[in-house]
Amino acid sequence: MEGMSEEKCALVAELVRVLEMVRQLEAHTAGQQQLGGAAAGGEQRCRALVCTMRDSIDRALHMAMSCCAGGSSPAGGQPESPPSGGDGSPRSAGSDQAGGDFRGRGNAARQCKKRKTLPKRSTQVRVSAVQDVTPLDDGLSWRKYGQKDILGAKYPRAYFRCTHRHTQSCSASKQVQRTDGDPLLFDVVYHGSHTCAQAQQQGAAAHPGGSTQGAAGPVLPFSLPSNRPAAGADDAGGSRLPGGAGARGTALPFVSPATPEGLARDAPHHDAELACTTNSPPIAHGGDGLHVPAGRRRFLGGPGQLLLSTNST
DNA sequence: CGCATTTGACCATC
DNA sequence: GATGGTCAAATGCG
Repeated sequence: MEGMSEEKCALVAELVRVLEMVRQLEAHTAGQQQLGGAAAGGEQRCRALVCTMRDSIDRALHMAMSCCAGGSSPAGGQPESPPSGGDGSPRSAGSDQAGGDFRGRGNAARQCKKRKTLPKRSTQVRVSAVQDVTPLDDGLSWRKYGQKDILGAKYPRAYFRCTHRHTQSCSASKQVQRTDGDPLLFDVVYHGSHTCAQAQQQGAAAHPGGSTQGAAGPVLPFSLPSNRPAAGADDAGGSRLPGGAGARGTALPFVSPATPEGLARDAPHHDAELACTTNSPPIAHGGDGLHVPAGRRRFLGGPGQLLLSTNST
């Protein structure tokens, strides 16, 4: 623990730098918003800042990970942290298919167990508005595979995994959850790392023109109440209609704390709901960010202020 | 028509 | 015993 002081100092320094840059970026974006968003020069500057931020954050994360692996308190304060940061081998798609009769139910648990061996990174992303998910977009393909209410948490936790998980054995996954304290603050926990080709591209050079299907779209990690306040009465319950997408407007798994009237109030039915396809890590890349899934869901949220805060305690 | 999202249920771990 | 995490089926939208 004592040996960590140096690392901690470096980590703090990095984080401070990031915060500073973020502040600048924030000021810029704010200015752009006021001006109307027609500032090419500012955009370039922002991009450069984002680039540097990414670098710094990456280093900070590496340090944090080292600390975590060393036995120090986990970066995100998560109660459970993997003892070893060993990158678990990407589960072979064929291994679990052995039986082919388990419907995957039994496998689910196994996945869970395996996932814990993957390196974990936790970060927090703040959005400017409840529907603003720009900072959550990293250009990578994330597919939501579940959402669950967490005991003690006001908001549900969304589970994402790489879209190319099966095709490219990308074991990256992440959990996104709103902090009960700040509705605008998202707690993002990454498990594993992207090994898919898209991630490589993102890492090498930010390519905004991602045309890959389901490439990336800034979407909220949670399904917001599209409308129909009727079913709002019982949420925990069991009056949910079986049959996924169909029950969209019926169940209210996640009620935005801010309850932006303009958002869910009389929204027709396509504005209020913020589906989830991809979110993004705080590690902004050099790209512009806004990728829209080939032809998938619509998303809300325009470019807004972005504030990054990394867990330091 | 295809793909992504949503929800319920199941299983493992603590 | 309780909670968290993941999968599969169904449905809707582009």
